[in-house]
Amino acid sequence: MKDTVTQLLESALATLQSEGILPTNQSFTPNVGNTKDKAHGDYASNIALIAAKAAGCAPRQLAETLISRLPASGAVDKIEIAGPGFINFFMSTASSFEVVNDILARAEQYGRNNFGNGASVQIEFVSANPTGPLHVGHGRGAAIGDCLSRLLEANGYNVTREFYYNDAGVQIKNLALSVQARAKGLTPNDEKWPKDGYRGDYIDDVAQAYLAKETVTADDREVTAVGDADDLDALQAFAVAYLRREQDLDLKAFGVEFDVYFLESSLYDSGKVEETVNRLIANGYTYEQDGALWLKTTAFGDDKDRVMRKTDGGYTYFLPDVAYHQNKWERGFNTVINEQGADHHSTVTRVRAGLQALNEGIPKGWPDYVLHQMVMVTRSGEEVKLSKRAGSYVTLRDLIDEVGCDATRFFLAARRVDSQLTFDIDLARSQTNENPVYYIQYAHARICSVLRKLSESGIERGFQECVGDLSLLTLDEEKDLANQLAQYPELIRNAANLREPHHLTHYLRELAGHFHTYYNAHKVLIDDTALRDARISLYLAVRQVLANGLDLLGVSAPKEM
RNA sequence: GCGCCCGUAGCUCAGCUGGAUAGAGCAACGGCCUUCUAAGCCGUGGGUCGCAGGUUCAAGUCCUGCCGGGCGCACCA
Repeated sequence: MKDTVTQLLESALATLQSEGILPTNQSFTPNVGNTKDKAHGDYASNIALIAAKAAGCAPRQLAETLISRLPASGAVDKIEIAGPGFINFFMSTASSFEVVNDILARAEQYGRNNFGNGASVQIEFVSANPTGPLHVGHGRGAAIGDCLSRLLEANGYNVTREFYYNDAGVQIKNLALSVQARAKGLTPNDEKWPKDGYRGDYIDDVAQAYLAKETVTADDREVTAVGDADDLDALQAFAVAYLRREQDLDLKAFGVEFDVYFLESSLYDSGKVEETVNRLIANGYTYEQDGALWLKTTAFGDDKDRVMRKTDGGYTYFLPDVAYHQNKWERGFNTVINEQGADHHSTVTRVRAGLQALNEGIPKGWPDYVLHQMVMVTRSGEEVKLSKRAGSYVTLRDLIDEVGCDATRFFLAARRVDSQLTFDIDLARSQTNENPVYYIQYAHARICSVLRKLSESGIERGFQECVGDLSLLTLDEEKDLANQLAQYPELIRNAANLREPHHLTHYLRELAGHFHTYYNAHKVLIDDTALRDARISLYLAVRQVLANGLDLLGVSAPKEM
């Protein structure tokens, strides 16, 4: 519909150029927007204001000339010039409802496109180290990363979901020492408890499972415990597997699956880290100082140089990060998105700088980052900081257990990534219209309920069956709904291109709102069967779009509530 | 001190690439269930878009400075 208007304007602009009214040495692209106010029609363009200078006349005058050159179209009812020179398009009622047929014909495909043309995109998200249960922040990353993945898939991209984690390093040592301490009967308050040890109750679970010689199977590994509390290597291997499995269970409960688990240790095993260092040295971007090896990241916009190899000979996390991203590049991903907490923001410049120093033709701004801000959890207006199991933070599992997967996903994806998020447990649990998840799901369930009612009277209607004469739909509420349904495909494009999944939640809230208004104002199961069928067709279209949108969020669309 | 993010109604937040009188929900107040799920709907009130400049025909949106909050500034990830 909007495309139609754009095409009409493009045609008129071309005519004006050929007539010499507009210069041919610059191009004019009509910007067609949705109107906020119905008095401004269905669509509006500001092209006359933009092009007025080039045309050398007043915007309103240009608008008038432009309109006179517009090709005739049955879809447009009326065109007006308003304000400083906006061109407002009023679409015909009949054309507004074409979208209903379109939706029912395309069903779950409605809103999807092939914009990406099968191009590969890799999204790395969550990437929690196996040192404890996932926390709320990981949950936000999981909700955003997975929704973004689904959005990109809906736009025709081939998405690889990847989870990167460190299974060696200092923190894993701390983990092993903590489990060992528990296995030897120590508790976090004992004097001999390891410094920087992990204090959560779950450490004791790991220790007990280790002593019981359990076997754990995670998505990417299986380990049987040795049971010897003095064997630190065995303790470490078991602890990593145990906590990996735990995270897998959390993710499964959250409805998130990964295609690839990538281990930091594999970069060492394969010699990739060594190779990367050598490359950086050979390119002349390194120097020795204070017994450490530094990379001149300041040559690429960092505010200070960074240590790559520590005085003890070990590497900092930064180097494997560079090696890892080099590996991503070598795997052929032109588009890579890293979804991370904003507390890791400082790695962005460093990783990009390291990749530039490799001199491999990797683009400057590669890879992309989506950084989400912190999450605060509240209950009864008070901040919740602790969970018994993890000790110092609220776990994702706590939320899923308490408010359910649907509400957790929705709430964690519902805010712009760069604003801090307050997760209100009471709100997420509430079953009233103040809870957007239930509000949207209820709209879907209501439509299903009406259809059940209809079938009780002997009339079965398939999910995609449009038997109604749409020209019978004349109400404002009906046109509002149709217009909003028509905006869905554009929303899917924008949300993916901007990497802003929260738009989807707002759209669905609004669509559900329009539906509830309509539902309450006008009965659908009425004696006038022709009008009834037309309305049922619109209902079916609304249900389809609600279902499609919820699916992209990973939230269920219940048939009854 | 330096870097990044945020600052919109009492509260929680939208506002897409600058566009026409700034929008929702909640909370407050007043209505609607012999009628398809009231987990719903309708109505009313509520705003110097943190402050000050600048760019523009047009600024919540872009630029600069300041104020306030968060995060980061480790040879931790």
